[in-house]
Formats: sequence, structure tokens, C-alpha cells
Amino acid sequence: MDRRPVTLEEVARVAGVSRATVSRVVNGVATVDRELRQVVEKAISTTGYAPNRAARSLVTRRAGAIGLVLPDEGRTLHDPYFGRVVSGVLPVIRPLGVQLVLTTTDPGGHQEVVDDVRQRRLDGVILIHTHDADPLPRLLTESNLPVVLAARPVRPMSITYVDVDQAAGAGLAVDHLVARGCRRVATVTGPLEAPAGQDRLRGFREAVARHGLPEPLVVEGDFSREGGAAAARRLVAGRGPLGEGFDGLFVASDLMATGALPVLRHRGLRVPEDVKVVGFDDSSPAVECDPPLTTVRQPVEDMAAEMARLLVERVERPDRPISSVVFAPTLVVRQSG
Amino acid sequence: MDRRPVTLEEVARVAGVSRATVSRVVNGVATVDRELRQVVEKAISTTGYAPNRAARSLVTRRAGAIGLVLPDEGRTLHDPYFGRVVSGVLPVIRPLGVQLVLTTTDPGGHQEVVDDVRQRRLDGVILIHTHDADPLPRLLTESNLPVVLAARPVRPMSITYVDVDQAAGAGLAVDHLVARGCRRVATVTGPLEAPAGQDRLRGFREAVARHGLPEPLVVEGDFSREGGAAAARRLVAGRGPLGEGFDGLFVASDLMATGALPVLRHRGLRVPEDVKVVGFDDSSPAVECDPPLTTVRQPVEDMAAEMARLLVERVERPDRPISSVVFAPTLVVRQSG
DNA sequence: CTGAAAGCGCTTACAG
DNA sequence: CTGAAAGCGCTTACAG
Repeated sequence: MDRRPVTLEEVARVAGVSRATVSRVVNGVATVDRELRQVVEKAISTTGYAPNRAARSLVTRRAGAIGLVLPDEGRTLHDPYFGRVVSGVLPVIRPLGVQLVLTTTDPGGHQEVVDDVRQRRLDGVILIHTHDADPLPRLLTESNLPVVLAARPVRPMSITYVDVDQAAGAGLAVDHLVARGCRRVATVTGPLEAPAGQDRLRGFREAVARHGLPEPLVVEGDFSREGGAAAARRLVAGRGPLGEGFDGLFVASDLMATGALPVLRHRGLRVPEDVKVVGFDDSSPAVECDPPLTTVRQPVEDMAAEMARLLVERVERPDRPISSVVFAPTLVVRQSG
Repeated sequence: MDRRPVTLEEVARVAGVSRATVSRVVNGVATVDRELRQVVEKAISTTGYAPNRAARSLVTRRAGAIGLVLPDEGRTLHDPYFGRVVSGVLPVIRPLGVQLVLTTTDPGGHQEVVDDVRQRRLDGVILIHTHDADPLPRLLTESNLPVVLAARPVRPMSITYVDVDQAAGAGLAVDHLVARGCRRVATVTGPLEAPAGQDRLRGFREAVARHGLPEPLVVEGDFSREGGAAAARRLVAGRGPLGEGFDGLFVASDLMATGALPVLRHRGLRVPEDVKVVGFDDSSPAVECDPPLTTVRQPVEDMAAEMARLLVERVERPDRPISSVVFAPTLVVRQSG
């Protein structure tokens, strides 16, 4: 029952050929004689042979696995964004026989990630949501290890990344609010130390100026639901008793918008009649909340697939020049604005 | 810059000892002489040595990785449940140096999972949400490969699983509705081919009988938001013009409840004034929806941690008898009921 | 097209 | 407590 696993050696003996030939058949080398190949294939199936990946990795110097690194469990793991990334990555790496290893970088986790790559347990990593203080992008690039960032790096550095045009997305939101008749717009921003927070605010401001709108209300959020609610409270507190102050609101993430909507409602403001609201991401909270959110869509699955492709490419050809990819956002119109 | 990685051999040469001794230091074998250990440690740090895991795996016959297998991407990956499982598993395996590999079983994926274990890329797997037709539990147990199910198996079999007492949870929901004064209760069930769907319905029925309530309304759902909405529509269609018919509703998952709530609202039924609603899971939709959901909590993170422990235990000692763990659910009271 | 042989980088009895 | 040596199971030049 629980015998030793079958090795290449045994298959070779059964087939009456050398280990090299079996290896060639297993790896689909084209030059093997047809008859011989069939003999070997039969031997493989009768013995129930399964190649030992560790042995292969040892000689090929490939782990056959890439890492998906998320910051400090708490936040990202429960973010709907996460599942979308995984479902974008898997279809590109699986046909290549590459595994996806999940990690988070809680305290001490940074070094662990670097070690995993140095120990060749991981051929490279995809890094999600790097905050300002995250040392990982630099740690990895300095060791010349393959890495792809899921967003523009906080400080300019020579690193591959995939991003959506954040500023253009915010512009789309403002254009839509204006087209729907809004004249006084406000925004709940993301955390301003994050590139996404900065870029979306910049795009918002540029679009406001382009449309010749009056100075907008700006309140900083943090991409969390609670942060969205808190920001919305500050926003409505600044309004007059009838709610005058703004008739269009751009919330820089859907999750924050789900926190902001109930605040507006409790203040007696109807969405979209009194205030039109546009979110960002087009994540699942956008369709779950009430009313469903008009929002700027990031093609997260496509972006994730691209990250995987870039990473694999980098692993194969480490000497190729570094390149990044920026996707265009689109607007998804629902009931909120 | 891009030199060959340092090997044990080189560390040994630098430290002036044998490879065996370096190996012992790296692996923390206690019997190494203190002075020697320090010499080796210095050599390790000056050379920047990182052990090659493939080489180690080859001799230890351990991949140092376990798989988390999710069914057909579409559904589970975007389920909030998924992130909770990951955050439960990671803290137990990381200190052990074990990696978490993510996989889904789309068409053909079953064999891939089995192969990954047979090829020793994975020491064992945690299987989520197995449906009736899922061949994986049997495939794996028949090959005597380590596996832990995230729920009771559909058909009785000798396999390790971790579950919550589903029926008891449904009972908690009914007890609560009754305590709040409900007299006519209804339920939206899960898919009845899934054990969780069956068990929650059974628990619901038993509790209804125990309280001496009249025959309840029962409509089958499928654990999706849309399925919850559709089931709720069928439920309200059966009510009289004033909404008489039921004053308490147990929805067998929070996600379905988020689909059901708007249907009730559009029908003019206030929650909780006209109908009290209790969900199941205590997942993020429960706090995001309006009103926030009273729900039966599954301690998913704890359950996931337990799965990881059981799996690791099984990998270490394959001959130990199989055991399973069932957790007790609790009720979380919010605004919906 | 095929095989003999070296080698990938570790761990682990086995002596001493 | 330490070292010499075998061995884990593959792949891949190198001959032929």
C-alpha cells in the first residue's frame, strides 16, 4: 500500500531504457523515437510514476512557484480586491505548472519573503499594496530578485509594476458628475501617503479645474469602510441645514462609499436625488450597497494576469529591460449617480 | 553581482569544518560545540548563505508546503469566507516554515491537485466546500494522501474534517426569533445537496417543532446573493396583501440575506419591525448590509487554524487514527432581528 | 536518437 | 561532538 514512490530509475528498468530517455519522454523532448516513447509511456502508467519535483527543481534551479505578497493580513485579506487578483493570476500560471504561494507581511514578514526567494522556494513575487514604509520593493530589487508591483511604487524606482491610470479614473468620475448636472463637488480621498490616494485626488482636482467648477470640498479617508463613514460625517457637518454644500461626491474607493452612504441617508440626503455619488474600483461592495454604486472600474483580473505574465517573463529572462503596464479605467454607471 | 548562490560547501570551507557540521548548525541541532557553532554562524553571515530548499526537500521528502483547494474559481474566491480561512491558516503554518499554495479545481483541476501531492510539491491539502460530485476527497484518501475537509463530507467516509455544528446554529437563529416574538417563521435554505444546506434546514425544522410553531415556509436558495433575492421573491409572493405570512426569517447565509433584504424592502416590509431576519456565517456582508444582520457566527478563522493543525499533524504522523473537530456556533445580535 | 556519467545541494546514518 | 561518504531523484552536456 504505502510503498516508496516510483522513481525514474524504476520506470527505466521496466521500459528497458536509460533514465535519460525516460526523462526526455516525461519532459516531452521531441527527438525521442516514437516506438521507444510508447514503451516508456506504458511503463510510466503501469508503474504509476510521478516525477519528484524537488529533484527536478534542484537541477533546473526553478522552484516552479511564485509568491503573492499581501501587506499585514488584517486589511487586504478581507478586501474583495484580493480574490480578484488571485483569479487573474491563476489562469496564466497554472498552464505553466507554476504554483501560487500566498504570504502576508506581518512584523518580520519582509525578511521571510526575501528568504523564500533566496532559498529558491519562490522564483519571484507579486507585491500588493505597498505602503510608504514598505521596505520590500527595495529589498527585493537590491538583491536582484524578480518582483512585480501591483501599483506604481511610492518613490520612483526601477521596478516593474502594473497599474490603472488613477488620475484618469478620477477624471471619469468628475466628468460623469458634471454630465449629470452637479455643480458643487466633493471628494473623500484615499490615504494621501499612498500613490493611489495621491493620483486619484490629483485627477479629481484637474478635472474640477477643467470643468471650471468652484473649489471642491476635500476630506481625507483611508480606503476603509469606517474611514469612509468618518469622512462623510465631516463632509455633511460642513453643510448648511438644508444640505447645501455639494451635490456630487467622488469617493475614492467603493469600500469607503459603503461607509459614506448610510451617513448621507441618516442626514436625510437622498442618493442620487440630492447627492450623486461615484466610487472607485468596481468591487463587490459596489453592487451590494444600496443604492448600487456608479463607479470607476479597475480591470483588476486583467491587471493581475498581466502581473503574472510580466513576472514569469522576468524569471525566464532576468536580463531583459524592465517595463511596466498601465491600464485604462472605465466608468460603470449604476444607481448612485 | 549575479554570482552563483552560496552553497553549504562554501560555508564549510570558510568556516573550516565539514558540510555536516554546517548543516547541523543551520538546522539547529543542539549537540554542536558552542565555539564551532559561532564560527559557522559567522561564516554563514559573511557568505550570505541561504539553504537551497529543493535540495533539502529531496532528502527530507517534505515539500514544506500545503495546498488550499477551492472549488471552481468563480464562486468561492470572491466569497468573504475565503480570506478568513487564509488568515486562520497562515499563523499556524508560518512558524513551521510551511508555505500555503492556492489552487482551484476548475475542469481538470482535480487530477492536478492529486498530482501535486504525488509529485511531492504539496505535503497535503485543505479542501474547501466540497460539492456532492467532487471526486477529490475520495481521490486523495484512496491514494492515502493527507487531506482535511472544511466541512462534513457529503457521504460518510473516513476523512478528517472540521465543521461547525450547523444544526445547532440554525436552532440558535430560531430561538432568537421566537424570543423576539416571532410566531410564523420562514427560511431560505442553502442548496440542499450540500451538507451545510441540509444540516441548517434540519436544525431549523427541529427548533420550529421544539417551540411548537406552525408549519414554516421553506424556500430553497443556493448560497448566492442572487439566489437569496430570488428565494425572497418567492417567499413574499406567497404572502397576503398586508404581508401576512411570516414575521421571522432565517436565511441560511449572510450573502443570501443581502440579496433578500432589498426584496423585503421593496415589498414595503420593514426589517426588523415587520419581519425579523437572521443570517448565518457572520461574514462581512452581515455588517455591510442595511440593516446590519443578526446572524449565526461560524468561528471560521479558528476552524481554519484547526484544519491546518490537523493537516500538519497528519503529515507528520500518517498512521495516527483519523479525527475530526466540530465547533459550536454563537449568535451575533445586530439590527435585523 | 540514446546512454553513461556527472552533478544539482542538501541530510543522515555510521564510525570514530 | 565531528567528519567522510552515501544517497535523495532528477537533468543535461557529452560521446557515440
